[in-house]
Amino acid sequence: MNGPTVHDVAKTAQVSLATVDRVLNGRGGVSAKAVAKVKAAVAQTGYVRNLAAANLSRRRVYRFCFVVPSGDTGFVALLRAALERERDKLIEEQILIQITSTRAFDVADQVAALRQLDCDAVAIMASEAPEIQEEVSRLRAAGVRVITLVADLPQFNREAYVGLDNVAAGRTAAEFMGRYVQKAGAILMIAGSLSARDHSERLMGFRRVMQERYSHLTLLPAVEGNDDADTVAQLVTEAADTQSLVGIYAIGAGNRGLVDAIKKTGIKPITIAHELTPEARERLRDGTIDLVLDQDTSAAIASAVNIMRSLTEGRDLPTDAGKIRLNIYNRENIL
Amino acid sequence: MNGPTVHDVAKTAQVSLATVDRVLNGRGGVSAKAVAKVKAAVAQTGYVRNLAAANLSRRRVYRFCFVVPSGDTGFVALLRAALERERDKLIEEQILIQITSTRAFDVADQVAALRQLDCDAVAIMASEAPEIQEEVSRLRAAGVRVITLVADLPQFNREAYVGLDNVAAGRTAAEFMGRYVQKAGAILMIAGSLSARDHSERLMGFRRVMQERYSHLTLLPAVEGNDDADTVAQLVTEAADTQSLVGIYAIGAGNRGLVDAIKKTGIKPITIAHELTPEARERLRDGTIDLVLDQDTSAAIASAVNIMRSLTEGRDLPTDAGKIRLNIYNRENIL
DNA sequence: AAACTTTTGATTGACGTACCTCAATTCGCG
DNA sequence: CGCGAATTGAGGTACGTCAATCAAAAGTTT
Repeated sequence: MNGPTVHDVAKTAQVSLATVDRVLNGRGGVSAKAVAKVKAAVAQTGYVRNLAAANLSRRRVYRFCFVVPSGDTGFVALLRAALERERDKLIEEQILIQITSTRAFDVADQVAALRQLDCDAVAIMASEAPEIQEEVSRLRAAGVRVITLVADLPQFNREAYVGLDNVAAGRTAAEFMGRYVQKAGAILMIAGSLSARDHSERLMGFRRVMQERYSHLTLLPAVEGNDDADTVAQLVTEAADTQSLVGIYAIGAGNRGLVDAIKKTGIKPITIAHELTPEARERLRDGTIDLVLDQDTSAAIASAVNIMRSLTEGRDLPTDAGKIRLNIYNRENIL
Repeated sequence: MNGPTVHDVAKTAQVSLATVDRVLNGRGGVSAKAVAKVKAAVAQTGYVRNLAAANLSRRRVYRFCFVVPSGDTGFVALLRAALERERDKLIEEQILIQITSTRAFDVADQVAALRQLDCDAVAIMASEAPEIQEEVSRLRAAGVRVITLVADLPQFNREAYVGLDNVAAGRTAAEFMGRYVQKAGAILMIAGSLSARDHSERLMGFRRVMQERYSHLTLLPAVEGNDDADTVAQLVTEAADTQSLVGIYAIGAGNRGLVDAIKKTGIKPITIAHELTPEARERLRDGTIDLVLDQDTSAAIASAVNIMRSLTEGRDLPTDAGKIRLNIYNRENIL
């Protein structure tokens, strides 16, 4: 009834269990002939390793860290919530997740967080600073596998990136913007920070498609909202006063300010925002926001854990590892 | 270094291992006091069951079947490919996936397929016929857990449905259609079969939103393409000849015919289709199709397997089990 | 042929849980 | 108190793999 075991393989290969083990686990010291016999027996019996038994036997405990900015609103809140949900599931599989909070944009704090890590692999969502880059190098030298999360840091020697293709996200947003906007006018792009790589990449993609295919719309210079509602409100109000605003592409947080300004000025631009926060969900429903582009935090975390496990086990990654799907929501498909 | 085990729980609870086991696995015959002691000890020690050890010990082998229509093109091809990919991964976890092909729309063949099943749970994608419903009842009576895949059959006593919310999918399509279409005119809706529940649900959702919010567009009566390219081409050509066609909502397969007809008649309607087949991908790229709504086959299968496992283990399902996300693709976010 | 190196076999003990049996103890109740 | 019933304890076996050890066998070199 049950599948074949190593014993069956040994029997059909007519070698000892020890030899089968040596072949299967690449321990070396086996003649080519024996290797061939074992491989043939594996193929013949259809042997597949029992993962549960393997995990149990090697009693490996994975210790993974996630270093993410603190903050209890918007996207990071979603991320942390998903992280805690995943953690509970993963304990059963002997995967221990440690979550470390850092103050956003506080490089010293982030460096400190990285320095006191004690784990097999880290997923970091951090600023792009030389001090952090240096700390990452130190970690890598100490044998810790490092991947970046949500915002890539390509020049760091991270081993993988888990998150959106942000250029593609920006391009997608632009395509929808071009299709949705019905009359000529100006498009406002609000980023959280122009120096944040993910935001600038989205901007780049957005801008490029608008120029390629929707050049009848005027692109206003991109502005920085600093993920702050008041700043965002101010920027939107200003733009609405001086321009005929037909579209807003809101990257990053601070959408509350956006919504307030739209209400106050009485304009009705096509609004595309990022991240399906509870706030954004509400605005989709009432029509203030037309589209939300979202990266699935659960999927990102699951992918990050998989990659960290592969890396710690020394396996190499599939080329598409870490690619996170871009989820698109309009008022009709908010789950 | 390692986490606490049942032995640790027994020690801190000051009961025997047997009692801990009885509590943890709900075998009954334990006093309330002992239960409390064990639970407290679990909480205190932070004990979490080692899944690998549990699986190994109970040496449970899950045998799940997928009954899906044959056909090497379009959506079912995607589904089968995903199924085979997943299968290889799942063998390691002692989950055996058997894939049974049936001729689409051939009820007798599907009944025969169901009759010769031998497994713990089945996921079926089948026609809505009383004979099949009866066969499902027989399976359920024999202790086989049955779920429906992609197309729900609510009146069957299936235990779960894995797939899209097709009404919401239709509504979403309509929302995009209303936004994309710039001038007044007629919208053509092509279903594969009007008697297929998934198709009719999508139609219903689509129609409703068009009437609610985009009533300036004329909805032509829905037509049946029978997933056949020639039929679809014929229908599109006819509509284009008699109407000012500004939009096409293509549910189901046969998009090759759709594309041919669009090219031949020289019209340029907004086209929204379902399922990201290689063909659809190509048409998104060249602009013939404007949007594709897709259900992620891998996600659906993973979800189905999870649900089948939960069911066979007698656990109850979370309320949102089986909900599959609707993926939306335009020319910029095809992966 | 002796002295080696390399390859193989046989065996053993974990890993942590599930599940079973049998005896011992406690409990409830008349 | 004594009876049966309910509860508890002690102990064992099995799951399949990993990771050793040590001795035996085969192969190679001088």
